[in-house]
Amino acid sequence: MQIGTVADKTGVSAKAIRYYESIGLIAAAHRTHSGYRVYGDHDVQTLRFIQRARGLGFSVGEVADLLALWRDSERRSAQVKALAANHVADIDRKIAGLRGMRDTLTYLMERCHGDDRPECPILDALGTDA
Amino acid sequence: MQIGTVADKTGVSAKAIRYYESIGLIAAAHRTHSGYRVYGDHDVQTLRFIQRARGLGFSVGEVADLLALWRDSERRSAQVKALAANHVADIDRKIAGLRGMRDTLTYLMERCHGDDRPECPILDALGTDA
DNA sequence: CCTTGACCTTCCAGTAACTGGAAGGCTTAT
DNA sequence: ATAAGCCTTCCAGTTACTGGAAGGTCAAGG
Repeated sequence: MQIGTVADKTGVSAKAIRYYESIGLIAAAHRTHSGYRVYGDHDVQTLRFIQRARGLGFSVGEVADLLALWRDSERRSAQVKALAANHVADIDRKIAGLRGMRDTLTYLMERCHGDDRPECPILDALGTDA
Repeated sequence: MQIGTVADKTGVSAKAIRYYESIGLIAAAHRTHSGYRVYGDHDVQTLRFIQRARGLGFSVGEVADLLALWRDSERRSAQVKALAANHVADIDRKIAGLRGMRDTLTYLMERCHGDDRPECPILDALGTDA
C-alpha cells in the first residue's frame, strides 16, 4: 500500500503520516526501490488508533504513551485510566475557561443594544479603568 | 514610563508589548535618545483593553477590530455585538467539541477497571477495527 | 573613575501539530 | 514522447507569544 491509500483508509493525511514518522510517533516505513513508502494493514491499524486518540484531544505525546500501553500486554489498566483522567481534567479546565468567557460575553451582549448608536457596554467593559 | 512599568501596570509582558508593536496592533512607541520606548497613560489604557479582550478569548485580529471600534465614535454598537456574537459562536463550537471528547472519555473510563490487569476498554475503543 | 545591577535594545529560535507549496522523480497509459 | 497522478524532500507559514543571547544605558556605590 502506498501512503495515499493509507491516508484514505485512515483519515490521516499523507502529510501527517510523514510528520508522525519524522517525530518518531510511528516507525519509519519500508521503501520501494524507488523510495516510495510501503505500508501494511498493521500500519493502518496504528494510524486509526492515533487518529481516534487525537480526535479525543490527546496530544501527540500522550498518544505516544497510549500507543506504548496498547502494545504492552503487561500494562495495568490503571495506567491507561490515569492518563485518561488527566486528560479529562485538562478538558474540564478548558471548558471552564471557555464558559467563563462565554458567560461574560453573553452578559455584556444582553446589555448591548446592537443598533446604529455607538454606546456599547462591551467596549465599555474592555476599556474602563477599573 | 518605560516598558517594564507598563508591563507591571497592565499585566502585558514587555515581550508581548514589543510583539504587539511589531505586528501593528499598537502604534510604535516614542523613543528616548538612547532608544528606550516611552509610554504614557493612554498606552496603558490601550494595553489594558487588549489584555481584557484577549482574556475573553478574542484573537489578536479580532482585538484589532475591537480597538478600531473602540476608537471610532461613529461606530454602530451592532458591529461590536456582531463581532462578539461570532466569537461566542466560536466558543460554543469549542465547548461542544470538548464536551463530546469528555463524554466519550468518561464513558470509557467508567468501564475501565483501573487496576493491575491489562484489559482496558479505553484502548479497545481506540484500537478496534470498527 | 569604575563597576555592579537592573534596566533596556534587537534578533534568532522554539512552541503544537500540522498544512501548503515548490521542485523534481516514478509509473502507467495513451 | 508525454501527460496524469502518484510519490519524494525541503522550506515556509500558521498563533501568540516566550526564552535566551549579545550588547547598550543609567543610577548608585566604592
